[in-house]
Amino acid sequence: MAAAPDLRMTRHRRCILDCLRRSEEHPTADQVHRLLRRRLPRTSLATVYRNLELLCERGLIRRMDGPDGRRHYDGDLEHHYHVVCERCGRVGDLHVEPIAVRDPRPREAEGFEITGHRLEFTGICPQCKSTQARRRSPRRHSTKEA
Amino acid sequence: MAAAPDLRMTRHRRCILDCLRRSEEHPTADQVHRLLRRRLPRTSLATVYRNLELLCERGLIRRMDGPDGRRHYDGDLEHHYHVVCERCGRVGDLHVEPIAVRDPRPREAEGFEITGHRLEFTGICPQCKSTQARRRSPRRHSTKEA
DNA sequence: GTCTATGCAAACCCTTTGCAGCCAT
DNA sequence: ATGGCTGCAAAGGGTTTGCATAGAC
Repeated sequence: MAAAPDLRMTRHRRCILDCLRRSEEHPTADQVHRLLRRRLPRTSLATVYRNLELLCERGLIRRMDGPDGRRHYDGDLEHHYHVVCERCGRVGDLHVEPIAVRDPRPREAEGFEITGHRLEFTGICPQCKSTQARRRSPRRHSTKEA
Repeated sequence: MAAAPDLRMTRHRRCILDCLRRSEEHPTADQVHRLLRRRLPRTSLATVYRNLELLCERGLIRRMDGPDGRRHYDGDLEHHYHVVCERCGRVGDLHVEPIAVRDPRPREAEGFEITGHRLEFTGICPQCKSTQARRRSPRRHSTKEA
């Protein structure tokens, strides 16, 4: 795969990319760390963070800020939307056609220069639908159940 | 104003609501804290957090998770969109007509039950446009310049 | 008077950073 | 060999919590 200038394709790097690409979830740094350790047991969390950041900068993965205050990472670069579970925070992909959104006109923009928009959906994930799981705190606490 | 059941309208509470309603910005807990202290100097940050959370639950204010990893609060309950400055993270309001968004159909939703969506705009705020401010780290670090 | 709200400080959690040694090129 | 990578541990920054006291009802 196309390595960017002065970005060595180390085992960790390759492995992180691999994890993200084959993952259906949108793992947090911590989850990537756990996955990575199955193959490279001595990997430190700092390495994971550093690599995720680098891969983002190079445009090899995408980052999203979840409402739970943690960042999630996505190895799928094709256009798609995200749907976030209101109960557990799980993130799903929606591969649908781009949805047209009319950006506000300059005179509506309160002095801002509009450059784009972010659209994401909210919903209830399959797991929560079936388990009738109790609502969980919107931020932090208990990642155990994931 | 309509107080919710078992929610005492303390001075702090009233004052926080007032700050948020008259603020054009979308302050973080820390910023609310600073504002509050002008009137109630011994207010602790914990109190601010607890009240912001309560007021959100009661639907008296709105919360938004900024890309900087901090939560912003909004006292304006009327329909409006937000525009986030790509450079400094400042949040502006866009009081425009609701924009139609076609939600994905169930069969496109990957098992999720779609309940709604969030649409927000990105842009460059007036201050950053004029000052040509250097891009700042997308998360954390240096609130000083605000 | 009762029961919630507050202040203070410590705990928590996610993320970043400093540094000495390792490894891809 | 060399300059970027890694592990480890500690620091940072936002948010939450425990507990004794103050305050709303």
